[in-house]
Amino acid sequence: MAPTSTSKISLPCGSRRRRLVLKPTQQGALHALFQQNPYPGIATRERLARELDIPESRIQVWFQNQRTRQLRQSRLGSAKSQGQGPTHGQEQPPSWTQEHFTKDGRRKRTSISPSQTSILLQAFEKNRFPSIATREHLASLTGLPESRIQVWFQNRRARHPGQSRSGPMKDMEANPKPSPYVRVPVEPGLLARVPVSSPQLALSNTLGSMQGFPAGTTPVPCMGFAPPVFCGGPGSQALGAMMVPPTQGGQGGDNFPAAKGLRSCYLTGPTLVGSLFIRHALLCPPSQGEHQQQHECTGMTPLPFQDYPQPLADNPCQGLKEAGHAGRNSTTQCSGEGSQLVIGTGQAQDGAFLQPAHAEMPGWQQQSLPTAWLSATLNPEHQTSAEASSFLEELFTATEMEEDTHPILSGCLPQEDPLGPLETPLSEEEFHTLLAMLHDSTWPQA
DNA sequence: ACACTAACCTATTCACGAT
DNA sequence: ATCGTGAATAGGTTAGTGT
Repeated sequence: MAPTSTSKISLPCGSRRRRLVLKPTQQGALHALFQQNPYPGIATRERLARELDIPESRIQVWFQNQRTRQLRQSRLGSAKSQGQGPTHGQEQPPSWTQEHFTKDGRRKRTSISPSQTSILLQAFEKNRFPSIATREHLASLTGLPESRIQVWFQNRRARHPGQSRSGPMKDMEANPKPSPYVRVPVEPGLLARVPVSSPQLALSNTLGSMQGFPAGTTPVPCMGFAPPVFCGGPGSQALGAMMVPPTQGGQGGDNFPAAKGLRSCYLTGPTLVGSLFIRHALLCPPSQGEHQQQHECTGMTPLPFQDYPQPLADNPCQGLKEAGHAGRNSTTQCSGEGSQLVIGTGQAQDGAFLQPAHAEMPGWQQQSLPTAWLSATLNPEHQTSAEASSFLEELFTATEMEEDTHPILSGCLPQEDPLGPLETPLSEEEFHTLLAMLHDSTWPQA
């Protein structure tokens, strides 16, 4: 996908996280520590994460890659020199192995609750290779760090080999795009069947591309950034969220500055199992502290459909922009054309939502004193929330979202709702079918 | 175009917590 | 002790970045 004219930041091509470009100071610090210990434990990695302002998972990956590079080079060197000792210029002798270094401990085993497992399992059933956006969203849903989500999927794939073991692309082929129509179970008396093309209900069958609209028109923007609903069986909590970027400029991300400061959050209000609330925007201001707690976004009670405010004539998303500058305890609703959408039901599960979605992000405010050798090399300025703030920005511009929505927004939309008028709530089976479709609709396509 | 490397993957093993 | 599963490893591949 083409980057927006205002964006200088390359975007992940759908499934991968944005590539981290390490600063020279960060590189130097990592290499320095690698010389001391190529197998840092969790304590060291977390300290590095704080002091270098790099997520711990990225520290871990860097050491993995660095060990591979070193071993490869050392083997190459030894092959060339025919065993004349260590290759010069290497940070470690070619013979270093893990047992030569004292491990300062593994990460404490993460306890994944049944409700969290349920969410992950349902996601796994739909897509064994979730994209970074999906993993981030799952992290938000479960309260687990994204890196733990990733490891969980790795372990799950290894232990439950499915029909496609050839990798992500094959797996995606096994998940064909569902119909653009979804059947939405709602509370009795509310809209039941909803075509995603409905201007009233831009239900995110994903959605999102702003392509294909003639100038001057205001398409119904619709971008789901993750499976909108994960729902277990009867009695379980249905949780989900979607956001719909505004149309301005045709792209959500950079034409929508407030998005940088927004996060999705999840309802902890009345549990409405089996129901979806639509045209409901819930936006959280950017985190201003170390951790934005989920309860800051609570207390919202879904409104009856007709109670939602009408679109603002001039700028339907003014509220969103305001939300980006609002205090940390504020929430904003914005609906109508170009509005954001959150669908959510359910309640906090096992307190998981009290954990920040980006728990891995290091926080300088609470860091221990950096070691001298590190402090000397580090840039004093840190933007702790930079990555977290770009959360929605990435989602808004993710390729997978655009590609998913293209068929919907480029002419295959019916003029009328073929499903007819409102009807009674769906059966449980239908409901789960819907969930599967909604879920499917956001997975990247090959 | 190419080298480098972050991100991601599989396969395998270790290790923790529940039973 | 056994089992299930989270964490970590080696090593390979993919794809973004810089030259």
